Amino acid sequence: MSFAEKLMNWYRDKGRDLPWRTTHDAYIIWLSEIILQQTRVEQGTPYFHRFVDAFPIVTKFAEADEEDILRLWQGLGYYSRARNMHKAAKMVVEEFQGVFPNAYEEAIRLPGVGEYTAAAIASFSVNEPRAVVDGNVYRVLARYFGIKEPINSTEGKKTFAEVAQEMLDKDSPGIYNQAIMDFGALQCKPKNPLCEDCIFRVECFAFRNGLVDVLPVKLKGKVSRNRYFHYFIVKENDRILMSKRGERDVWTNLYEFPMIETAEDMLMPDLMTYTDFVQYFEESTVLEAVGRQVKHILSHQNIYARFYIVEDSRSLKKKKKDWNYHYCEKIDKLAKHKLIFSFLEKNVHLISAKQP
DNA sequence: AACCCGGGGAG
DNA sequence: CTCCCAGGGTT
Repeated sequence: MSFAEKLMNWYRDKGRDLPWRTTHDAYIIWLSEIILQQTRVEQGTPYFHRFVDAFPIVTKFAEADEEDILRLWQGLGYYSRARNMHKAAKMVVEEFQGVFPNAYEEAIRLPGVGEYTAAAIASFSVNEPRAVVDGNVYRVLARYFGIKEPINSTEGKKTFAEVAQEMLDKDSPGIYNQAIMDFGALQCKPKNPLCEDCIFRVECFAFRNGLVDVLPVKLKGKVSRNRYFHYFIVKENDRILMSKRGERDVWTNLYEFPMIETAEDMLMPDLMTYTDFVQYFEESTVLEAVGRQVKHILSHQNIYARFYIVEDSRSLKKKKKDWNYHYCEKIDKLAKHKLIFSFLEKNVHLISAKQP
């Protein structure tokens, strides 16, 4: 029996029953695939249902306000995915007459759709023979064939793409692609793979040569840097001052409390002498520290945040252009009004406890 | 080719 | 802690 046949037999028996597997609608498949980019199935599934309910067809998605889309996306991370989805939906309306493209070469033109996602859309919707190459596929193929090239090197990516395309079952590319990804997720796991009970025990190179926990090889990335954020909760009656983040940094265009960033950790007596602080607040500004320092870990940076309540908004000397007051009778209201920065969500008690 | 973009969970 | 996740875009 061939690799593909064994894989698909395994899948028929042990594959997952996932909500987006019952459709051949390229739009629904696209929705699920963008959500699942670098995102675990368990984390993405509730978002998938929310988006299908809110935007059952692509024209609804295209008509939506970007802020509504981002609010639905809130908490998922990699927010450019949501922005690109909106652009893509509008492109489908304008350039594809509202019919979501199911061919690889057309789908890949959409922003946010790369090689993986285009292959997924084309194979799942109309069985176009395009192999998907995601983290699961890298792992399964690296172990099965003993490929030692780094999966994140340019050469490695090319090699794996070629091998994946060779192994693809050209008669059932959709099922095969689902099968190899499920196999990677459930059986050939990154840590503690279930080798003792594996259909490829006999032929798997890594298993035969004791390289299961060496493969796949991945080049090390940069060490993450530390950043120190100091947030100011400036209240004026029932309103709270919010600030819009800029481009070229994390959380592009999302909202947060007004903030000062320092290169090193800094406590309040010192922070009051800091140039940025002096620029915006009176010397007499009364500040009440709230909670403890919060550590927020991103894949490439560690953010340490402290929060201060500014009791008297008159102590605000001047505002940056992108600092705006927003009504905040309730947190829900604020969320409805503007996007909420994840810190705010996680520290709702910091504000709601102080609400009038 | 290098860098940037999030949040969550497993071990 | 470290690593990984149904990756993609920009420089």
